[in-house]
Amino acid sequence: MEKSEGPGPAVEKRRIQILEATCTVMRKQGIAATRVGDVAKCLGISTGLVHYHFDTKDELLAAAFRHAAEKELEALRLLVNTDGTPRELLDIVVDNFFPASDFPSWRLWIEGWAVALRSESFRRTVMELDEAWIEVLAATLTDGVASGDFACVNPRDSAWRLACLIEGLAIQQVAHGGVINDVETRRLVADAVEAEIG
Amino acid sequence: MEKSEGPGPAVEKRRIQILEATCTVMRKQGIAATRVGDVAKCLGISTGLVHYHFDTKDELLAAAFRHAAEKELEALRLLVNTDGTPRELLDIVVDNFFPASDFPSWRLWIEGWAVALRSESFRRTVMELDEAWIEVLAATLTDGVASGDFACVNPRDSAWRLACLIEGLAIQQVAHGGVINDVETRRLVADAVEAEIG
DNA sequence: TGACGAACTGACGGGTCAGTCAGTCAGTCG
DNA sequence: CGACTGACTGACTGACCCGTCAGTTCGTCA
Repeated sequence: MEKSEGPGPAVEKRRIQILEATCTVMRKQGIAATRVGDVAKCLGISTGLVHYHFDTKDELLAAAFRHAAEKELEALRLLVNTDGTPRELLDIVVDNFFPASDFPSWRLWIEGWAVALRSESFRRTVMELDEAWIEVLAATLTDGVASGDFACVNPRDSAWRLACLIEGLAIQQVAHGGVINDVETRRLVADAVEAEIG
Repeated sequence: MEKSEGPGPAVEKRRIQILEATCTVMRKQGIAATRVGDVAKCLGISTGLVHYHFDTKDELLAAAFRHAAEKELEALRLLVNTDGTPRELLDIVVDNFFPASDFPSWRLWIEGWAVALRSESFRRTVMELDEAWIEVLAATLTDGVASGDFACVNPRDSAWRLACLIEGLAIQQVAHGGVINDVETRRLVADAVEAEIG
């Protein structure tokens, strides 16, 4: 009897396989238009098997969204964990945040915010991950202030403002289909960054 | 034969009645969960009648969204068309933009952006209205610069930055269910406004 | 008065899709 | 070897909901 150690590695592997297939479908079709059948077809398995691992569709979608967001966040943390001047690190964070850097992810987030309005599990996930994201930016700014490179009055406030600005610009650019172009967006963000770090 | 003058006033009245009922339902249940049957029930009419005036559900939703947004925009324009110092007018615009001022509308917009990712008619509507909104802000800033009250380097850029900042904050506050509170949000916006017109 | 058409009804067809369930199959343990 | 279990299948059901359509009502015009 070695049951107490939870699900075996095979089961966990299958779960992750399903989560990543769900992400693929969500990116392609959008969260709202993702069907359990599409996920199953994507892996060549039955819909029954998807439900064997995830009780409801909502649970599946929320878990897949979290999975994708956590992977991205981890990648960002790795990028920031290198040596470099505060200015270089800040540029890395901002670039990674940036709409142009990964359109599909922004599309996912925009839909995520909308779903979060009605789904408790999505709300928690979106909230946690969004805050963690801003936290990375805040830490970068705080470090820069400590080392004397930046002159923010309040690094936390600056982080929130920059993050929200970029999110707003992402909407203008992604949802609207490019009213303002990439160059303009970059300039707006760059100016705001300069203004914040003085 | 006086057919060439388009639909009579009775038909137009009914159309608007249906549009406003649709807005009510969309605000309560969200765009994605709005059914034609709900709209009909809301007015005590049949679903057939809804389809008599609007061919498809998509057309109905897009028209209702546009109707709501145009009414709000018109209200803002009226507010701004009063006498007042540039500073007073700016405060009016920013206050009206503000998350706290009307939560249900922000919820509608957040969903609108998400729907716009997949629906061409929504994309156009959301884009037009969003731009018109920013245009009001830009005009206010430009007037202030002309009169010497504000010192924006580039009023248009400032308008975009402020608008996007507020949209981002709206998401944090509305979709996340109040991670950052109202006071904090107002302070962040106020600081940004000062920095822009400083 | 009677013909006509616009506004409107409500039942229904048809398609979609989440979740279920009886049953298969391979591997494991005693 | 035979009992048992856990992963998996695929057909099925029950609910939902959009859009249609035959038929009704009512005002208007000839």
